[in-house]
Amino acid sequence: MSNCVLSVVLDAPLDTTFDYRWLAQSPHEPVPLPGQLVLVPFGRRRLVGMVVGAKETSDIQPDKLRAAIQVRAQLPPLNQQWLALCLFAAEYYQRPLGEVALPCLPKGMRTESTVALDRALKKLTSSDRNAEATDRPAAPQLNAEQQQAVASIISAVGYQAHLLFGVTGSGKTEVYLHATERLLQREHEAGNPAQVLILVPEINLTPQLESSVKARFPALHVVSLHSQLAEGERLRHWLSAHAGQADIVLGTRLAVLASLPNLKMIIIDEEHDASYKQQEGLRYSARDLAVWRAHQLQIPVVLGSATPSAESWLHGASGRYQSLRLTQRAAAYAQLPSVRLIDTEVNKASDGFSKPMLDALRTRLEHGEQSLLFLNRRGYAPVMQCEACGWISNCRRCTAFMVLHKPERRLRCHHCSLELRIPAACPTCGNVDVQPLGRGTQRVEEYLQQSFPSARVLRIDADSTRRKGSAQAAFEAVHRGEVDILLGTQMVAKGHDFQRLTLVGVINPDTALFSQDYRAGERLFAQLMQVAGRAGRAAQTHSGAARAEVLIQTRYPSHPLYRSLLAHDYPGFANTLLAERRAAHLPPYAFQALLRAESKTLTLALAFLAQARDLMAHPGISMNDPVPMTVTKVAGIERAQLLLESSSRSQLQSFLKPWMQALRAIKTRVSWTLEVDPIDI
DNA sequence: AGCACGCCGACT
DNA sequence: GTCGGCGTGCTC
Repeated sequence: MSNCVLSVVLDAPLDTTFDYRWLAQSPHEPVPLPGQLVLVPFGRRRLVGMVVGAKETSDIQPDKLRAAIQVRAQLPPLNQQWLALCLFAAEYYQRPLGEVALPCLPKGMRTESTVALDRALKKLTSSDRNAEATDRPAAPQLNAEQQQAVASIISAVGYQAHLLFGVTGSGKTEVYLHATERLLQREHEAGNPAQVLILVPEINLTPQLESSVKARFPALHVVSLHSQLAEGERLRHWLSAHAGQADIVLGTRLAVLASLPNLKMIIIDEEHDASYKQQEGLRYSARDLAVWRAHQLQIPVVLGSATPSAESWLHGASGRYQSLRLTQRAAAYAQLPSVRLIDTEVNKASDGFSKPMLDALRTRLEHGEQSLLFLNRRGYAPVMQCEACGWISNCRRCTAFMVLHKPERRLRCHHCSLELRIPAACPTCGNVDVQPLGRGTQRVEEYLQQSFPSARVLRIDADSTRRKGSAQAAFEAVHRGEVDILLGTQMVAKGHDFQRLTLVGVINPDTALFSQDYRAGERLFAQLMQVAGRAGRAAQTHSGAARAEVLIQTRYPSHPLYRSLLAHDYPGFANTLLAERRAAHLPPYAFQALLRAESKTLTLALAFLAQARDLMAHPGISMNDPVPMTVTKVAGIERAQLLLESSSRSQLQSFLKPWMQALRAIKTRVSWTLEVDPIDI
């Protein structure tokens, strides 16, 4: 069969394979295998597709059948397990296989030119793959809990998910590193090639992990995979994983779809983190795919968190995941910070600050200690208002306010990026007294500079760190002690330990308590826990406090979330959360899918969703009414959604497939997408 | 998704 | 008279 027909998948929103004639160049040229890349003509374009099968004849009319141009034989085919992973993701998330399998390959593999690919392959084979084994840092001694966790992970046979629950500073990273070392060593001794995949939420926020992995395994090949790598580097790293050369792959969510032929263990750090959810294109959960992949390969997977997701907590409680706890802070010096609530009903806040908060800041300044203030709202003020006529700064293209950015002297819409100059007078009534309403990080920064003129105040948020590398530089300045008060959005909540930091202040967390989003509480708890963990683990304070202190301003000090936080009682919080979710038939006790529709008019979008709802019988599936999205209009496009729920994942899945087919057949001008397991609704 | 073809408004 | 708006149709 030297001449045959190849079935090829392409990166196009068409749920079919495409057939191409293939003619052997020589009698001995083998037929391309599934998983091989091939350049094919497609309409007027040439695309790189992936072979999924070969057959003798095609059902396509012979005059329509075209010939494949070139098989990328220099690249080893993607293996069966990898294809099966893509196929699972495609089916589960209701997307064509080609739309899953091809976008997760680096760009240089999908271009018509093979220059970048060939160059990367050449570098790969010529590079000295193992560095000289140098002196490794003396790995820290594990405490009993850590040892037990490592032993459990290593001794499991076949597939096992482990939920590693431990507060910041309890030494989860050491457990990851020891488990990795033991596993690689064991496989090496048995003569088996082995790879470990370590997933992290955002690589630039966890630079320590990358350097500590590299430092701990100097003789091994450690590569990173994330979207911010330069293209050539990403290609090389990907190929090194694909070739089995990389022993450890450290990456963000996209790394879960990397080709890892010798994968023997997966670790997911901060498994609750929302950035594991891809929010465009194929909207997958890297955490869920990692667990699936571990099960497919019959290998261990470790999910680590100080505040596990409701899903994982449930699995831990039911025994589906093995529960591993780290209750002690690993280092003797490290104590949990004390958390104190400031009741703003009693201690009224002006300019965002209550007296106890200001006093605490002042004390730290007097003792030369650092403070961190957390406010999850960037800009100067979320909205401007005319007090004379009531005009507010609505975005003309979105159902949202234009946010005041004072340093830039602009009103900016955070949804469509529309920018306007700050109006000198009210656009409706001409009143010159247009006021900022509410408070963002810029306004708090201004206030701090006025109130503490001698203090060095640094703001870190998406606006202050636009330039590449500027976030890194800002954090380094804090570490060097060049900052007295660090102020920021959630950007400051992750990753960094600030040794000289003895105060963490949370300015206004209450909005999340009464959010429409049922996950807001879970996220707030995780966020507060995380930001609290920034406080000096070395914390030799001179400011009178025996240890680092976390102050939270709230009007609802008796709210259960805060009570649990004060007691450092995540289990209590999580168990209450699960009870509420169960009663309300919400995830993880229910499985959801969301159909989103976009159109120039809301009526059209809603009508499409109503049509979709009534398209076919749906036993076991409850369909809500189509509703406009919270932010209904973005950049002039109206958006609505239809939520589907079922108590059975498989029932939902078996409904979605035929439903999607029927939806695709509808001739409509509405553009729509389906999301399985949505996280914000 | 691209990329074409195909019919109606303001301009070098 | 054209350049260009985006509606709709196709891709083995």
